[in-house]
Formats: sequence, structure tokens, C-alpha cells
Amino acid sequence: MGTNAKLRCREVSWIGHANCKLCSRPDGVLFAGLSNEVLDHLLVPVDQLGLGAKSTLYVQGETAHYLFTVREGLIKLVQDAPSGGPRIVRVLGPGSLVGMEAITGEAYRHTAEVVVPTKVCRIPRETLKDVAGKEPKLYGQLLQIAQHTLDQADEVITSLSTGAAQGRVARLLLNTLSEPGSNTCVSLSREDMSALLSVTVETVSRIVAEFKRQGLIKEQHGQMEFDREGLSQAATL
Amino acid sequence: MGTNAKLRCREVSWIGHANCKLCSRPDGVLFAGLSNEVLDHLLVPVDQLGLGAKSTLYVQGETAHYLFTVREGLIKLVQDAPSGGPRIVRVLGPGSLVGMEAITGEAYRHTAEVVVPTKVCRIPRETLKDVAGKEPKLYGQLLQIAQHTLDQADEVITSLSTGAAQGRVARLLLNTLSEPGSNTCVSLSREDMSALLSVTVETVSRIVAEFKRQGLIKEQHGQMEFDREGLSQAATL
DNA sequence: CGGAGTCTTGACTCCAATCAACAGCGGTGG
DNA sequence: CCACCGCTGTTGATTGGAGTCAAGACTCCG
Repeated sequence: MGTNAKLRCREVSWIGHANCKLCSRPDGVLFAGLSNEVLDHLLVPVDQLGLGAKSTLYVQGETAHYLFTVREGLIKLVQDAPSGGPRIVRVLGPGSLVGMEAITGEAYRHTAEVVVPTKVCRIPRETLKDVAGKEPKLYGQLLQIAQHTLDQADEVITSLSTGAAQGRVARLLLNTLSEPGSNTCVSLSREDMSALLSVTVETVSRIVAEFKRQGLIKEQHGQMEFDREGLSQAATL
Repeated sequence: MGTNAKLRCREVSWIGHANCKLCSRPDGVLFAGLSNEVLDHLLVPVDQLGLGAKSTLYVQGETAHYLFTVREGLIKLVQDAPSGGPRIVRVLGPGSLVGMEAITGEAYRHTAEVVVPTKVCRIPRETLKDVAGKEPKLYGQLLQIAQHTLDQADEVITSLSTGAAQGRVARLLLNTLSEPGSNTCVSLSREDMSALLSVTVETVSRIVAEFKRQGLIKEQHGQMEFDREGLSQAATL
């Protein structure tokens, strides 16, 4: 029973049934502000899962049976680009919804892959429909989160797919991977940065190396620490 | 009263109150399948507007008071890129929703500008809330359309922001601007293509000119006619 | 220790950005 | 009416940045 076990690569472990009442607090992700009675009697239970790096939540084309909420960690959504090779469409951290196709019951549009060890809640489609039927308020939450996801997609377009390569790398670290206040973020592999920014791994490597030489960033234990001031300057290019 | 008048540049005309019952047919955009009683007694009327090219529906940062449905024409959503210059995030045709921020009442994320003469329905936020309260079914429609919009955003990422410039142009014409069956589409200005593909106007001009020389496309009266076979080949680059 | 995978660095090529000039077109006003 | 102007699109010459190909260095593990 791996509740506290460290998660190795591609490992998936069942942590337990989620106590969704805890998520009905105002700061909850999806069920915020919903009545406890509804959440106490779910048709199908919500499972909490622990996932090792490189494991997959689902693959593109599958029928979407589950919606996931990210509790800790990082998930990437990957699509194959027509020019060949995988393209990361966005990365999703705690508080995000993964697999919103499950709301409408269509096929998953992406492959969802774990970047760093992650905990998620897996919500079956039936449970979602059940709760939404009893608490229409849930629709409002879903729409709000959908709006937020759309904002993220737009940021990938304007911020990570536009302009010079070095500006894109800087903006990735500053805006996409770190909280507004913080000056650290997870260190993605060069390959992941490459697939997210649509530049080659060599170019990413060169730029990151150059930032290090300039003392703008430090990398250790899978974390990046950076000088927000300096990087912001580089981000305008 | 400009119902049938031709729309000149930057011109906005009021066509009339929309008869939303007509949109309750199964093929309606937003109000499909909703009961006529609700639609007959709207708190605030839905206006139909005619818009000339280069007029704007709203600008980035404004509070979102209206949701728009596109009936005919083409709208572009524009954001300023951090590297300077405007970036078109997506283009929306008939059946699309523009200004979904109005659902949550936040600020508009983009500036919405008219590309070719367009007719829209302008739905006030209060009307939306009113109808949604009486017909929760509306939420389902909204979520589905939001999902579709997200798919479009993802296509801009994987298809229009990735790979060689000539492939991007080809995919823009084939997938983004034309219906699956058809072999024609509206002819965007080079500048708009440029802002959508994140390449310079000169590069777009050169590529389009080259496609014409190869007999892959013909341009006349603001329309483009193309050889789907041949362009598909160029799209893989 | 060895080997696979990831990251780095170098040398070279090439595509697209830049700078610049010009053609076409519609509109405006003398 | 025609000359002028602004706007859009085209084309050329040149530059620069990122892609490509190739060789090492490093890290993590068995």
C-alpha cells in the first residue's frame, strides 16, 4: 500500500478513496462550496492515485472516462505535431483539471504524462454527472476552470511560441513554471522544454547554459533557482 | 436602418432584436434545445449587429458585459506578445462564441476585431445568467463550446506555431480557414497570417507567391481556392 | 565498472528576419 | 481628370539565429 512510499518511474499506486468533503472547503479545487450530503453519497468513489514520473494518465484517442484533479506534482499534455515529433500543449500543476473531455464524454485530445511524481484524484464520469445533476453550482466551477485552462493555452501561444528562443525559455521559467512571487521552479528536462517551446534540445541547452554562466539561474536537485530581475530582462527578447 | 446595407470599414449597425426562438432549433448555436417560454421572456434583449471589417467587438482589459455568437463572417482574437507586436490567438467563424469571459464576468483577455464583414448576436451577461438559471441545460452547451474553443487553441499550438513556415501556411489554409470538404477559404491579409503564424509578412508573402506559382492556390475577390492534394503535401513540412 | 540516457559543446548549413526598394490600388483633393 | 498619398503586397540582397550533424562529458544504475 504505497501511501507514503517514494514513487519510482512509471509506477502507479492506489492511495485510497478520496474524502471529497475535504475538498468542499472554499479553497477546494472542484467541489468547493458544494453540500456535504451530496459528496457523502457518491455513485462511484473518487480514487486518489500516486504516479511516478513518465507514467501516463491516458493516451490520445481513448474515450474519456475519468476527469483528474492534480493535487501535487506536474502533468504534461502531449500531442503529435503534423511536422513530426511530440509537442507539449501545456503543463498542469496543483489545482488544475486534466482530461476535461470527460465532461462531455468525448475522446481524450492529448496524451497525459507525468513529469515529476504526482498525486491526483480520479473522478469517474458517472460521479461527475451525478454531482452536477444534484448541484448545478458545479457547472459554474467547471466553466471557471475551463476558462483558466483556456488562458493557459493562450499563454503558450503568445508567450512560449512567439519571439526569440532565449526569451521563450526565460518566460517559461518566470511565468509558466513558477508562482508569481517565488524565484524557484521545477527543472524540466531539456527535451520537455524543447517540446513545449518548439525549439531543438541543443538550442535549449545552449540558452540554459548561457543563463547559468551569466549567473541568472542555478540548477540543483531537479529545482531551478533564478534571478527574477535579470531573467525578466531576457524575457523581452 | 442597415439590415441589408453593405458594411463599410469600421462600421457598426444595429440590425434588430434577435429572435432567439429560431436558435432553439437543434442546429442552433447556443440556445439549441431550450424551451421557447424561457427564450420568449428575456430580461434584456439580445441584439443582432452588423460589423464592418476592422471594427472591434471589445478590447483587452474591459469588463466582459457581453457574450457574442458569430452568425456570419470572421472575428480574430488578438493579444500583445511580450516580444512586441500583436499576436492573433485564434480566428472564429460562424457558430463560435466570442467573449466567453462574460460567463464568469471577468475582464476580456483579448481584443476582438472583425476580419471580414460579420453579423453577431450580442448577449448581455444578465440575460445569460437568467437563462442559465431557468435552463441548466445551457451549461452543458457552454461547456461543450468551451471544449471546442480549447481544441482550436491547441490546434494553433501544434499546427500553426510548430515546424517550417511553409507548412504552417499550408495548414492554416487547409485546416483552420476552410471546411473539411471545401477547397476554398477566405483570404486573410498577409499581416493577419503573419500575426497568426508568428512569422514576418515578407515570409508569408513569399510562401503564398510560391504556392501560386506552383499552381497550388488561386486568389481572387478575397477568396482563396486551392488544390487540397498538393497543399496537404506541403503541410507536412 | 560499464552502458544507456541526458546534457553539453563545436562546426557548419540554411531558413527566416531584416533592411530596402518598388509595384499596385483605392481614395482624396487640387 | 490626374497627381498625390497611404496602405498592402511583392521581390531582392544581406544578415543572423536556430537547425543539423557530430563528438564528448556527465549522471544515474545495474
